[in-house]
Parts: sequence; structure tokens; C-alpha cells
Amino acid sequence: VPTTIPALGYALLGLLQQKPSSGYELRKMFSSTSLRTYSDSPGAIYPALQRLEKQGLIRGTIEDSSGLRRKQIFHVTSKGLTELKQWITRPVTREDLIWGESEVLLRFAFSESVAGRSGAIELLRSLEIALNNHVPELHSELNQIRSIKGPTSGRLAFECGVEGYEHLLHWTQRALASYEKERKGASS
Amino acid sequence: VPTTIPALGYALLGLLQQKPSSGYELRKMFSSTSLRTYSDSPGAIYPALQRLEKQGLIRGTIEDSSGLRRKQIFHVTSKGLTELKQWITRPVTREDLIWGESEVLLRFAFSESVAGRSGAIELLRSLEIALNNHVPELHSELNQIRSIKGPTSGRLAFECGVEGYEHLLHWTQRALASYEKERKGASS
DNA sequence: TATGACATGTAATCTGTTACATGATTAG
DNA sequence: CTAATCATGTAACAGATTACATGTCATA
Repeated sequence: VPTTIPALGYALLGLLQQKPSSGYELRKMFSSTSLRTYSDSPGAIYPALQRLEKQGLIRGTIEDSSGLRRKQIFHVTSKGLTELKQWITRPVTREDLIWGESEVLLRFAFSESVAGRSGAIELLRSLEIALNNHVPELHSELNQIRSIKGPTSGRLAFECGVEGYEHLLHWTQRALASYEKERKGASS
Repeated sequence: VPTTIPALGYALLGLLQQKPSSGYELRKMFSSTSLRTYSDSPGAIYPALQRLEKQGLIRGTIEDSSGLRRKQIFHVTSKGLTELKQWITRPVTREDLIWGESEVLLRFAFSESVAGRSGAIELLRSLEIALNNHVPELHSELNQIRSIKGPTSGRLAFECGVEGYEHLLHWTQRALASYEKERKGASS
């Protein structure tokens, strides 16, 4: 029994938490939206669903009420919901930033429906802290690159990466601000 | 003989093209820089080097001149250089953007030393075109998301992604401008 | 009745991760 | 001498890609 779940598994859990669906519907959602980063091939999605079911995180029920198709609708179990919530609310680490901002964003995308507004805000705060630690690190690495002679394109590419993290930080702060502003209006 | 080379392989080729190195040195470069996104574990790097050598893209020579260590120094063959140049100068596609800007950036980082200033500029132009096609697509997807009710966090996360591509486009244009400016000064 | 979309899978292959194993060299 | 670092690997396993296989349903 493997203990870690790959990003694709969490993406499936997140979608199923929002609305129980069949494997085919999930596949369509992946291929038609920008979630296609996490693979849209049947050879990835169906085995992933089988794994999640084997782990007790989702359960599939056969729909034969209206049509006769042996279509299976999967829904998240309470165990799955717990796992999903843990994945989302876990503090953002340096490693999370290094090996892909996209997974953090995926966690945030699902945060509100899984962990509520407060969970979303908490995640943003954690992300802000991690970025505030990471960005200066990148700047010092950049200075090192600038000091040694090397191809211009290498330096430019690195600068692009650094700016990407800076942009993420600004976005985080804007997102936090928008949540704060919303709070003033309605209570929830 | 597999026809496609994973990103790690190209990263290795690119580094070796800049300077012949041993597996250990390469590993250190990966783990100490932001290249660590492409794995820094020996279980990935050494097999990757073996594959590249089997494909005739690199060749290793045993250094026993000074120290007695059976350290192997790898260098890129002419076939490897051709392969690397093709990877870098191939036009940027929509798919390239979707499944990871980082690989495009890696291509650009090596472009100047492999394909010269003109190759770097060509790559940037191609990237600009691809982004100019892709960003409007994302905006229409964003409008669709905005129209249907859904969790705020989902929309915010998507907006972050779109802005990321917009940032990349701005960076591309700035990089191009910096190359243009440089041209005015010195000829090369 | 034949075509295409719906719907679900499997098999072969490749790559990466983790964890372990090995031996050489240098510093204390 | 022994501990740490240099340097190179292997083995077991998990997961993704590609391509293929299968069967259902609606429609022309």
C-alpha cells in the first residue's frame, strides 16, 4: 500500500468532491480544461481511480437506473475527504515551491469547497510565508549568476523564473486582500 | 531505441555541452541550482547518462591522469549536439506551453551557447507567437469560469495561471528588446 | 446495418523515486 | 584507524504514455 498519492490522484479527488462523476466525465473535464496538465489519457485516469478505490478514498456505484450503460459513478468517501483536506491544509514548504507551483495552485483551487473560506485564507498565508523565504534565496542565486560570466540567455531564463515567483507572491497578496474585503461585506 | 528524450536528458546534454563533466559533478550542479526540478537523485542521473551514451549522444572517457579515481568525464558527441540543437530550435507549440513553461525556458537557457544569438532570438520569437495565440484562449476559458457560479478560489487559481502566461509574454518581449539593443552596440 | 460517439479498460514500455550497496580517498 | 566525503552504481517499485481492445448506444 503506497502512502503517497500523486497529483493526478488529488486532482481526481478534488473534482469528485465537487460533483460525483464517471471516469469518462472526469476524463472530459481534464482534456477540456487546463487540468490537462495532469494527463488526460485513459491509461492514467482509470488505473488512478482503481487505486483510489482500493485505498478506500472513493467508491464507485453502478448507475443502471435510466440508461443501461454500465457507467460507474464515483464519489468521495469520508476517508477520502479527510485525505483531501490534509493535502490542502498542510503548510506550504520550500519543496512545494521548488518542484512546481502548479500543485499548490491546485490545492488552493479546491481549498474553498473542501476547507472553507478560512482554509483557503490559511493556505494563502502559508504560501505567502514560503514565498517570502524563497524569493530572497533566488535573488542571491541570481546575483551569483550575474557575477560569473555566462551566456546571456541563461541569466535571462533564470530571471524569468524569479519573476514568476515574485508574480505568485503578488497574486497571493491580492487574493488575500480580496478575501479580506469580502469579509467586510457578508458574514460566512 | 526510444525516439523521445525526457527533459532530464536534455538538461544533461545542455550542461555537458557547456562543459564536459562527471556524473557526480552533474549531480552537484542539479542539486545546488534550480535545475533540481529535474531530479537530483543518482538513480535518475546515472541511468540517464547510460541511455544517452547508448544512443551515441555523449561519450565518457575515464580520467586517470592525475588522481586514481575511476571518474568518468562525459562529453557531447556531434550527434548529441545536433539533437540538442534540434530540440532547442524547434518551434514552440501550444503543447509546449500547456505541459510546462519550464522546459521552454530550459531550451532558451541553453540556446545561446548551442544555437548562437540568432538561435536564441528565433526561439523567443516563436515563443511570443505561441503565447499570443494561447493567452486569448485562456481568457475565453476564464470568462466561462466567471460566468458559471463556482468557488472563488477556483477562479482565483485560474487567474493566477493566466497571469503567469501573460508575465511570460512580457518577459519574452523584454528579452527580445534586450537582444535588439545589444545588436546596435556590437556585431556578433 | 454500419458508422461514430460513448464508456471502460488492458498491455508493453519507459522513466523516476527510494533505498541500498560498494569502493576509493582524504582529514582528523 | 576511522569517519566523512567522493564517486558510481543497482534493485524494487510506482506511475505515466501509447496503443490497442472491447462493448454499448444512437442515428442515418
